[in-house]
Amino acid sequence: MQSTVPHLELEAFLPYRLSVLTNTVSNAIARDYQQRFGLTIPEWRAMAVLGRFGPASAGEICDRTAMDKVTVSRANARLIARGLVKRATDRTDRRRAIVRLTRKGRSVHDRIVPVALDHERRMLAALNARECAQLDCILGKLQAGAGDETAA
Amino acid sequence: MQSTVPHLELEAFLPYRLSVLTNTVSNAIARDYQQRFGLTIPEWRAMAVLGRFGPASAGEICDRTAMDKVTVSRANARLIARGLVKRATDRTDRRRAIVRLTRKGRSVHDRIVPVALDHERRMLAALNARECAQLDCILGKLQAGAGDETAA
DNA sequence: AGTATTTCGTTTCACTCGAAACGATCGAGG
DNA sequence: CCTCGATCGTTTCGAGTGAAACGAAATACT
Repeated sequence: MQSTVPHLELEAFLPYRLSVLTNTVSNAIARDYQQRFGLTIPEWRAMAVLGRFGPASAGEICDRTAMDKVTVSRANARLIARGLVKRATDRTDRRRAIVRLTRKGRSVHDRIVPVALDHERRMLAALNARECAQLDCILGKLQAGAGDETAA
Repeated sequence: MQSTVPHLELEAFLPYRLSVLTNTVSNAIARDYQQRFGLTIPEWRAMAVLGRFGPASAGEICDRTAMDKVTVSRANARLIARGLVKRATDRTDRRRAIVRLTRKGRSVHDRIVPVALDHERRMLAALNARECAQLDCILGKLQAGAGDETAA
């Protein structure tokens, strides 16, 4: 009898499933933000940070969004060009540029927040309360473990 | 008293957490496959399908991997150039090109499978058996729901 | 003070991605 | 037969990504 042919069941392979699910979700959200507000996900993430924590430097936005500094730099440039955000050089460190929402930016931000929460709500509608709690717990552990792997 | 300022807690927002986790995992795996085997993830996914189901057309690979046809086309082109798969025009439909692993491709495939499973194993090491089962169940429900959303 | 090193953010460059256009082939309907 | 529309897969093109190089400014070192 021939030895078993090794193979991988892609549709049961966790990294693959995660990737497919994330792409499905992210693409749907990105399309929505683009159509409704003309914003990309990096742009919206930057605005979300400014909306929650107030004025911040590009580096702080990087830290809080886990986005690359190049991505943040471009997101800020486009937000400035659209008048949603304004930049001011930091008085105490002229390398830094502190960025803050304009009134217009704040208004857009406030309109997006419920849209974002609604996406999340619709997504979680597939789960009951216990499963939501389990997912929260499991994602935390996976991310913690994944972070360690990268470092090691 | 001022009305509450709306804001979104990015680090608790499910689509964001999924995206960060997936990027962490996918980037780590992609780097590993690239260094060890010179393969991208699309290339490896195509090989995984051929290794499991045998010869297939590009369209079948698309269906089984949830990848775009452009991505599959390019993956196949590179696999052919490297001699890991070979292409033959389908006798009954000359639009189709049936693709199969070469002996060399099979050998590479068989070496990657345990590497892939090991990535998954290390990832799941952060969870206990019950959590693994919960995750499996939850991912299935989320993907099913996400698929519906897209269609609707 | 004066030079070297580090840090902040932008720009450049090479790469990936997928929508749309495309050529080739097949099947259906005159 | 012979169009016409559909399907298979490739190519093109515009947009996004991140590593690396970069200029400017701050900090460390002598």
